[in-house]
Amino acid sequence: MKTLVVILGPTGVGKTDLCLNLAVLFSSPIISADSRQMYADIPIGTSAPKPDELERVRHYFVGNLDLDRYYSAAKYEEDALTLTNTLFAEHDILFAAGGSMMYIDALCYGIDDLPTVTDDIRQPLAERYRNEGLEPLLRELKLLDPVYYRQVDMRNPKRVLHALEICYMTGRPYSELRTGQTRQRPFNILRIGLSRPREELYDRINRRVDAMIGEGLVEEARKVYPKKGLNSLNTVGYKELFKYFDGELTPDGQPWTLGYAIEKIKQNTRIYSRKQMTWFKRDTNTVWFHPDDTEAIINYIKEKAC
RNA sequence: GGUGCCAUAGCUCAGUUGGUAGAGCAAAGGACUGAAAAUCCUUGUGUCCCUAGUUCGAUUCUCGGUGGCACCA
Repeated sequence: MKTLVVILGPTGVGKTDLCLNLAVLFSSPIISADSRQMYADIPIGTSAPKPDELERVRHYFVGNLDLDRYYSAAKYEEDALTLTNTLFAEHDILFAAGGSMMYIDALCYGIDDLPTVTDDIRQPLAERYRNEGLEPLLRELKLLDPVYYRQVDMRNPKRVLHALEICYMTGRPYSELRTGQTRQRPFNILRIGLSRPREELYDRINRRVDAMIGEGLVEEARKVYPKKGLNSLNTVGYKELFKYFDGELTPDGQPWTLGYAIEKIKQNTRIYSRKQMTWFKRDTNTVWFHPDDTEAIINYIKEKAC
């Protein structure tokens, strides 16, 4: 039986290092599940695997997208599934590693079948939100999809807008298309969670941000700065540096300094890591390990997958 | 050394005409189905610097002390 070993956990916990060792040991390639490492031109700020690491083990979905390319969890599900199909012809075990919560769940459990929203639907709605605010759009959602209207987080513009987009796209209520069903995969899935005590994780995050700066994150951000409006760059590490470049004011009314931006990057990375843990903890199919506990992890994989 | 101002939540501060207090930021918890490193929600007990006094009652008023800042010497 074929097995997909999914290595997940918060940012900075040590997924890349561990997975590299496992991939070598089990002679498997690595399927990245990271929504930002997929983009080319931002390897430093996203802690993408280094060139020598990419050489040691074959990686997929790293640096393969242009920054202006639209991508999504659903697209990832499709692409990753196609890929596993091909790779399982030659491997019994495959490794997937990443921290993008929704991408991982899309790969493991699937995501509902919805059309990709086109610009001619998205733009006018986005503009109405900018001009009129959320209220009129909520009223509209109430008419078009009363069921989802009752469930939706009414203060979250993204949720409200997306529901309307789907209603207009399909001519049907969004709630009708939300089945929430889990898809069966033609392979076993072993979910391995990596975690560390919070202090340890925070310390690693803080030091990793300093290391990124040393590797040239500021220059990397400056190079992509002209494209700062793109979603791919609405990313921790870049958005803070853009504010520094723009001379944004702190709550004290002072312009952001580089040091302030670096502190903000650390802080937002820490917050992000907590958010990841909140999401990952919910899934009871995940077995958790400390990343240094390599032997236990290897034994667990051997026991379950070989 | 003198005079004035300040001392309240981890930080910056507001406030209580005397009835033990609240914002922003930080921090923590949570939600999450096609932009997800996104987007959104919830959570505020702290010797109100210390001592004494006035008072039924002081963080609030008074005296003194300590620390900080400013100005004058």
